[in-house]
Amino acid sequence: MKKSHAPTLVDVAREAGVSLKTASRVLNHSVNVSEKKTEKIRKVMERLGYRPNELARGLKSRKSAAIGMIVPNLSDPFFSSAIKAAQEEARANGHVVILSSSGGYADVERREIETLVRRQIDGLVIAPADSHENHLSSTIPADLPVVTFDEPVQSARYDVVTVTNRESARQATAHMIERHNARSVVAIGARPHLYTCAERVAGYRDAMQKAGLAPRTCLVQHESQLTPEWLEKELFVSGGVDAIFSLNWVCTILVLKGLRALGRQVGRDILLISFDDFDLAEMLTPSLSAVRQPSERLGAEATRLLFERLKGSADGEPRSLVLPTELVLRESCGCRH
Amino acid sequence: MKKSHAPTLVDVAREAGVSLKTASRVLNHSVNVSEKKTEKIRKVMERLGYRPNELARGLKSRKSAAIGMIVPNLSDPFFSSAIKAAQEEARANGHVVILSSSGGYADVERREIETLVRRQIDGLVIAPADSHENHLSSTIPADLPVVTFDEPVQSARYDVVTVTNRESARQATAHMIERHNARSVVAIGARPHLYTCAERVAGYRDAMQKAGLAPRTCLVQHESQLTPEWLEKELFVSGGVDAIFSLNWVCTILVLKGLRALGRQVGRDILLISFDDFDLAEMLTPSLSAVRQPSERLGAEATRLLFERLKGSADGEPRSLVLPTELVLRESCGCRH
DNA sequence: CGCATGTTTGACATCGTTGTCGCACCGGGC
DNA sequence: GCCCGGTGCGACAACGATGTCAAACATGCG
Repeated sequence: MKKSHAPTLVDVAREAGVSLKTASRVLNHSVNVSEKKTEKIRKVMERLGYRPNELARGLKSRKSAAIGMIVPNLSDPFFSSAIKAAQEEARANGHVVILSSSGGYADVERREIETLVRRQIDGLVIAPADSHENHLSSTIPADLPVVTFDEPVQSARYDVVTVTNRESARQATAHMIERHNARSVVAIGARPHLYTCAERVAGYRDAMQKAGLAPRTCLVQHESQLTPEWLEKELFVSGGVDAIFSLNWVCTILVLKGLRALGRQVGRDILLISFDDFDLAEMLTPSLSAVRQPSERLGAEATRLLFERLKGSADGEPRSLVLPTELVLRESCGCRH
Repeated sequence: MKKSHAPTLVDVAREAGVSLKTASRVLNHSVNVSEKKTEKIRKVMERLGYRPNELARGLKSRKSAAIGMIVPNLSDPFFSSAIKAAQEEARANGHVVILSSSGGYADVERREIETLVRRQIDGLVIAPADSHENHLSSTIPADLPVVTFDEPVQSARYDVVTVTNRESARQATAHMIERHNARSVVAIGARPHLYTCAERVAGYRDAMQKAGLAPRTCLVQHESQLTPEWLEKELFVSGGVDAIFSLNWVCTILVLKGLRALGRQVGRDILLISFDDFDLAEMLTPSLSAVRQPSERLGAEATRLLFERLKGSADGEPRSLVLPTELVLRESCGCRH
C-alpha cells in the first residue's frame, strides 16, 4: 500500500540523501549550501512534485504571507477596482488576499477582523464601516500593520489613503453654481455617520456659503431609503430645486432611477453631479458628470503602504496619503449642451 | 519583563489548571467535558483574550477552513456579484475566501492555483480561463474538491454551474429576427477558445439557420481588439448589418462606446442585445436589452456545491447545475418604440 | 461488593516546517 | 604545528494546535 500523502520536506530530504534542514535551506534560498546538493535537492523536489505547506511554514516563521482586506460592499465598482489593484500588489509581494465584506456594519466588521486575526494575517487593508467609535483598535492587535482607505478612522494610528473629499465636493458644487447658475442645490447622501460623507457635505456647504446660498442636505441613514417617493417629497413638493450633488455611487444610481421613475429629466429639469465615476457614466443620456476617484490607485497605494510597513522600510508615525480626484464634466451638470 | 506573545492554548490551560487537551476540547465544543471545567476554561479564554491560531489548527487537522476563488477579472460586475455571493456562503460555513484573478491567462491561473494549493485550501471555486487544454487537472491535486462555474472544463471530474448559454443566445437572436425583422445579425465576441463563447455562438447560429439566414460571427482573440475602427470595418464597410448580438459584458461596453464614437445610434441604426445585464443597462438611451445571468446565484450555488462535497454529503459523480437566464427586453433590440 | 460500562481527563506523539546551536572541515597566517 | 574564521551541514527543539490511547473516575447491575 502506497502512502498517498503529498510529499513533505522530509521525503525530499530522504530521497536526496541530505538532512531535513539542508532541504529547508534550499527551499528558502539560503546561500550556505553547495552547488551540487542544491541542484540535487531541486531535482528531487521537481520529481516528487513537492509543494511546501504554507500553513506549517507560517506557523513556525510567524508570517502567514496573507493579508486581509475588508470593504463594505463587494459589488460596488469603486471597491471592486480597489480590490483588483490590491490583489495584484499583494501577489507581486508574494502574498495572498483574504477577502471579506462588512456590509457596512461595524459589528460584522469586527467579527470579520477577528476571523482574519485568527488566521494570522500579516497585515490588513480596510475601508472601515465606521469612523466614529474606535471599534477597530479594540479588535485589532496593537502590532498588526493596518492601512485604512476611503474612510479614515479617527484617533487611530493607522496609515490612511483617501481622496480630497472636501475640496472635490466644493469644486463640483461650485461648478454647478458658477457655470450653470444653479441656485438651489441639494446634497443627497446616505450613512451620515461616515467621515467621507461628512467631508463631502462640508465641501458642498463651503461652495454654497461662498455663493451666499442656503445649503440643503438630504441625508438618509441607509441607501434603501432613497426611494422615488422620498425623492419626490424632498425635491419637488416644495419645489425649486435646481441641482443635485450626489455623494456616492450607490446614491447616484438610486437618484437616477428615481428621477426616471418620476419622469424628470436630468440635465434639463435638474442638474446632477455624482461623487464617483463609473464605466458607463459617459454612455448615459445625458452623460453623467462626476468626481472621479482613482479607485484602483487607492487600492494599490493602500496595499503598497502596507508592504512598506511589512518590510520594515517604514516604521514611524502613521502616514496619510491624499489622492486627487478628477472632475469629469459631461452633460448632466449642464455642460456641452 | 512580560512575555508579550499572544496567549496560546497552553497559557489558557495553565491558567485554568487543566491539561492542554481539555482546553482544546472546550475549543472544539467537545461534549465530554464537565460543565464546571468548560465554564472555567471559557472564562479564562475570555479574560486572556485568547485567539486560536488557525494556522496551527489547520496544520494538525489538515483542514485550513479556507477556500480559494479564482476569476478572470475582478472588476467585471458579473464576477463581483459571484464573488460577493460566494464570500457570504463561505462565511456562513465558517470558511474564508482567498481571492485571486487569472486575468484570463491560463499560465497565470496555474500559478495562482499552485499558490492556493500550497496554502492548503479545502476547496476551490473557479471560473476557468480556458476550457480546452486540461491545464487544471495537472495542477490541482486529485483529492481537492473543485467547482467550476461560468466556464466548464472539458473532460474533468469537477462539479460545474453554468447557465443555458446556447438556448439563451438562440432566444435572444431569434427575438431580433422574429419580432424586429432583423435579417443580417452579427455575433460579436472575444476569446473564441472559451466554451461559453462557443456555446453562445452556437445558439446564435441555431437561430440564424432556423430563419434561413447566413450567420456571421465577428470574434476577436482579445477584447482590446474591439476598437471603433474594427467595428466600422466589420459592420459598416460592407454594409447592411441590422443587429448585433454581443457575447458578454466587456464586449457590450466596447461595442456601445464604439458605436457612439462612430455616430451610430443603437435602436435606430442598429439593434443590439447583450449577453450579460448590469446595473445601469436600463438607464442607457436606448435602454439596453440583455440576457440576464443570475450572477449572484452562480457564485452562491457553486460555493454551495463545494461545501456539500466538503461535508461529504455528496461524493458521487460530478454534478452539473444549469441555471436559467432571463431575456430582459428593453429598447435597444427595438422593443417599446 | 465486584465487575462491566461509560464518561472525563491528561501524557505524549504528531502535523510540516524553520530556528538554534554545534560540529566537521577547509585554507591561511603565525 | 596551532589557532582562527568562515563555510557547509545536521541533530534537535520549537511553533500551537489536534489525534491517540490509556488511565482515572463515576455509575449501574447482578
